Amino acid sequence: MTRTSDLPAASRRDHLIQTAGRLFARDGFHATGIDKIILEAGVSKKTLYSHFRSKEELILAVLRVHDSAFRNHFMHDVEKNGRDARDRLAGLFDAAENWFEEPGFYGCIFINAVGEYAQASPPIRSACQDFKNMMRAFILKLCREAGASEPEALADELALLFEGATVTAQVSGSSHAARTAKRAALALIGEHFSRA
Amino acid sequence: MTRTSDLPAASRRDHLIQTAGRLFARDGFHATGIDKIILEAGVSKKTLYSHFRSKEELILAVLRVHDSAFRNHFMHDVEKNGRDARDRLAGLFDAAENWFEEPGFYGCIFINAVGEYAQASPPIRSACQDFKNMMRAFILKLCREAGASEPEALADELALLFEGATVTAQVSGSSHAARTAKRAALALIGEHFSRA
DNA sequence: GAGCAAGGAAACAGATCTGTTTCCCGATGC
DNA sequence: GCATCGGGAAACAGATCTGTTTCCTTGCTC
Repeated sequence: MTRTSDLPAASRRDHLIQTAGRLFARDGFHATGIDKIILEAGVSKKTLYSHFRSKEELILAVLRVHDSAFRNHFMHDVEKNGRDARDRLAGLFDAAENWFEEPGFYGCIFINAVGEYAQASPPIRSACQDFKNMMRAFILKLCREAGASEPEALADELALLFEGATVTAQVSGSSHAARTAKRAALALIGEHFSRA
Repeated sequence: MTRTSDLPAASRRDHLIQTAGRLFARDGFHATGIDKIILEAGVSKKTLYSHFRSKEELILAVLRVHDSAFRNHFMHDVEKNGRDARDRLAGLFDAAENWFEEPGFYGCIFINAVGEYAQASPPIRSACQDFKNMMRAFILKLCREAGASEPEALADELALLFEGATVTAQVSGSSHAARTAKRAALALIGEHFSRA
């Protein structure tokens, strides 16, 4: 008996999602076959299809987990650091830098998913839009807490910088874009407070 | 005899690249099979493989054409509009808005290509990095012409805004991000000149 | 120990993938 | 008229894709 089969079903499900997510992020969705996932996860095809009705459902589960992980880790990191709300706003980009430097960083999996499934799978596309809306809402909340003069406008601008830094880090393979984004963000934040 | 076969070989090659590019952008690279491309282009598989040794070579040709098109159309649009160099800098984002509103806009094909081939195909990855470097060089040239106090820093920041707007437009399906990016760009540009 | 349920291994089905090859038609040059 | 050649249609090869099914082993419960 293998070690993985000792785990309870819920853990096995999580393990599959984690393995699939890593392969999807690294190699892409279409390029990652079911066979590769089960080989890497050490489970049988039967087990995978007992947890997920289709590959699309597995992808959606992966996206949901990434969504939660962002809520639980990234947002938490941002909120626990920084003395005041304005520091936390700029801290977005410190957290981004840490994210870019993680070994398994291959860009934003939601952006990659949109590239492969925007037309083919409306549910996947929706999941990606929902994630981006959540990010924007989080940044907006920070802007409000910081007392920005036009929180919506500032949030949109910072969200663009965040997206741009993520994509640039992915393509270039360097986390340097995070520092550039932070510098630009500080300038934009300054503008939104000097008017007050 | 079909109409396409009346065209000279060079035209047929271009036609294939254009058709493939449209399908790659809309549906993704792995999801677009050779059969779909030749059906849409109205040529036989033999013809396709007489022009391109493999699908990867076709993808690289598509990326090269997009690279050229950006040079010839996008850059030209930016440079012909705007009275002075500073206007042209902001005009980047007007051109972006026009781009986002084109019917066939499905995001930056280079970003999508990186998502699918970053690990699998170093040549494709390089082509995408080259494109981003060209964009950055173009923005830097505009910054220098405008007389920015720190042209490199400003170029990096504007490039991030440009990437972020492109991705946001792709995911949201709206060109609104271009206006947000322009607003942020004007603020950043202002900072880089007030110091002078 | 008997029955039961979970899950691994692998065959299988049917579709699709990239890339090659064969055959044939039609246009063009001489 | 005839030879040549480009190219379309389609078969083909071999691999891979998603998803199903079968068989068998193993551990648990009673």
